[in-house]
Amino acid sequence: MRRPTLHAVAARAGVSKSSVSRVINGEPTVAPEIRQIVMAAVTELGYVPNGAARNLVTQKTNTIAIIVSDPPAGLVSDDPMFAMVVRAASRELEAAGKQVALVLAGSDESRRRVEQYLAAGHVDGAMLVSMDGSDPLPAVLARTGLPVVSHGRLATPGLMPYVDNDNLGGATKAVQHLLDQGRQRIATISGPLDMQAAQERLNAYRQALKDTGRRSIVALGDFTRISGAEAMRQLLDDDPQLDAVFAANDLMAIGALRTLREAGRRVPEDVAVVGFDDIEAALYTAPPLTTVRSPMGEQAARTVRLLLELLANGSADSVILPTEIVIRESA
Amino acid sequence: MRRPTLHAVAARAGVSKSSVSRVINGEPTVAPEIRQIVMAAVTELGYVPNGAARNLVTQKTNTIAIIVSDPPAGLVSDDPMFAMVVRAASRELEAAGKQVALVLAGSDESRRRVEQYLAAGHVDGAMLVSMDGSDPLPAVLARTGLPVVSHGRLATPGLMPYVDNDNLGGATKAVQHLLDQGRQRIATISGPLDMQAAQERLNAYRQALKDTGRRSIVALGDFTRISGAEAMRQLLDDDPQLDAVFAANDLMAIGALRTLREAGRRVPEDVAVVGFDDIEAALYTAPPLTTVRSPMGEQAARTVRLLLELLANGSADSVILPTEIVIRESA
DNA sequence: CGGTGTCAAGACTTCGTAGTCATCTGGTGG
DNA sequence: CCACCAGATGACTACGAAGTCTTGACACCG
Repeated sequence: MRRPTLHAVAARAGVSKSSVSRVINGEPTVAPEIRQIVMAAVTELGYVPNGAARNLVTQKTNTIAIIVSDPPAGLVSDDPMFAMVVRAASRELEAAGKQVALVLAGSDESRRRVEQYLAAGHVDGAMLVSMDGSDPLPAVLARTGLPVVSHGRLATPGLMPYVDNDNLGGATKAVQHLLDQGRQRIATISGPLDMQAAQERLNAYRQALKDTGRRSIVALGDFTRISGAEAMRQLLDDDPQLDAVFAANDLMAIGALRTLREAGRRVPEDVAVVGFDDIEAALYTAPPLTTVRSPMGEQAARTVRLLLELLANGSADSVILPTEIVIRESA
Repeated sequence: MRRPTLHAVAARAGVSKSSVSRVINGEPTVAPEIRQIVMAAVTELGYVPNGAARNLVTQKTNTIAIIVSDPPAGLVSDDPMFAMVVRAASRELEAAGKQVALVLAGSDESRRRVEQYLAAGHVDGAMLVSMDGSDPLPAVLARTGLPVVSHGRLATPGLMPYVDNDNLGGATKAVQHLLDQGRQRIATISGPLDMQAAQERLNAYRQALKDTGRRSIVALGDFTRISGAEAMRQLLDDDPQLDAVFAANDLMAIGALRTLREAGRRVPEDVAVVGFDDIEAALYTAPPLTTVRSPMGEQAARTVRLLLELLANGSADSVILPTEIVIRESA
């Protein structure tokens, strides 16, 4: 037994399909008693409008794609960023009555599928999350004419509106805090440089050190704990005298803490550590992590609102959210 | 200028719509030269089949819903479980050529929307993630006749196939490990008891202690770090002599470690700690966490495959994945 | 050489809904 | 009392693609 259709409801209620359609869509020009009868038939038959038919005729899907770049190797597997951003964005979308299509953009072949998927009209708009600079997807999507926004600034400017946090300001505050404490040899663990946020945080670090005539000590990570641990090892090799580290995100700071512990360095007495993001785990490290709070959840929600605005108005302005330093015990 | 349709391609190629359709869908009964001409027209016009129209006529959507219960307060915000499960499941679905609809089931009102959404035929099947025992959604969905599977066993048995890990065996191994070390007063921090996994882990703990004539010392958590920290505080109050704790998941173990540190207890010398799940963060605690590995990513992938099997065959058998203890330094 | 079987291509129908347009009803004003 | 109007209802078509059915062409066989 198949699902009832508009037609079945109309037959059951003894009215035309048009009237049923009007009742379903809440149009005011329908007599109360007809509405009554129709509603009765609807509940009786358990009628629910067919989504595909609706999408076809209205040319709308009421669905928004969240497109997350997915590293092939399965890196960053339990990424708190992913959880927070996807969750917050989904909530905001559901609150706006939109459905969510989650799209992982991994291999080249999957990217083609993404493109096809969006071109097929399955969604009304899309939100890009953490695209690296070398990714061609943003440019491709921008060209399709589909409303798209980005969570985080893109390497290529002007393609689409975005919401980002103040990476430059935040990283500057982090390094400044270390300077204020009188730290002399301040190293940094950078994120993957094809990501804009990593670039900006590194630039801020460099600039802040340059302003005080110090030299940069940089190790490269990829925003994972393990990479932070390895980078810290390398930094200790390079400069055993260092007395402070600014990690470009908290996960790498956590990795760095572990390496420091293993190397017998006390934090913060021997080496001060500052992270970035203020994920929940930063409260539970030993010692608790001094870090820069970037409101990831709010950033995601704002990105969604930006997209909704773009959908409604045809245009929307990018937003930069402020960051603040959270001082705990690690620095 | 609108997107081209099948009709437009047919006109451009000088053939009928049927032939274009055949080419698009890769039917073999089409002459090579016609295929050639059609493909040329397709690329020339940039034609992509309209999804809604396709869904309407085929009565398939090629889309699977991942339904995650979303705590109203925004608890478990950076939940590694969410990231791993959603990511792994999405990958597996994309590999199978399915699209992913992410659905957060929060408030009662949103649950009604979920029901409507599924009834509207937007998806071919659904995967439920971490539903608590009191949730009516699984029963509702099972009744709709939509193919549904569960990630994690449900409180009400028989509603749908599921994939779970061996909570009982894992928790037993964890407690046994503590017993083997000669620990005398072994407490536990339980998860929320309306979740099946929490129940099973608690039961295993109780049974294991009972077998050795010890009494249970239980504090209640909700699988978050903060609840683990609070529960640990309570346990220390209740029994300052305790020398071991089994936390029902790693996040709570991390919280417990922090409380123990603040209370001046050494781990593992004074108090041994064992967690559950073996999330990546367990490698980075001080000291590294002894825990029970539950293959969350694989569990998610298997759950997806279970659903695909259900879709294909009309039936599928539940699976229990083995767990193993991972001994590090905390116990 | 006519009939038949085969295979490809085109015409037509279907899916379930929304929107357009025509129709009908009852009421009102001239 | 009639014409007209507003408002509500019903008939009909578009949306875009897939599948069914039919037609047409060709070759092979008797």
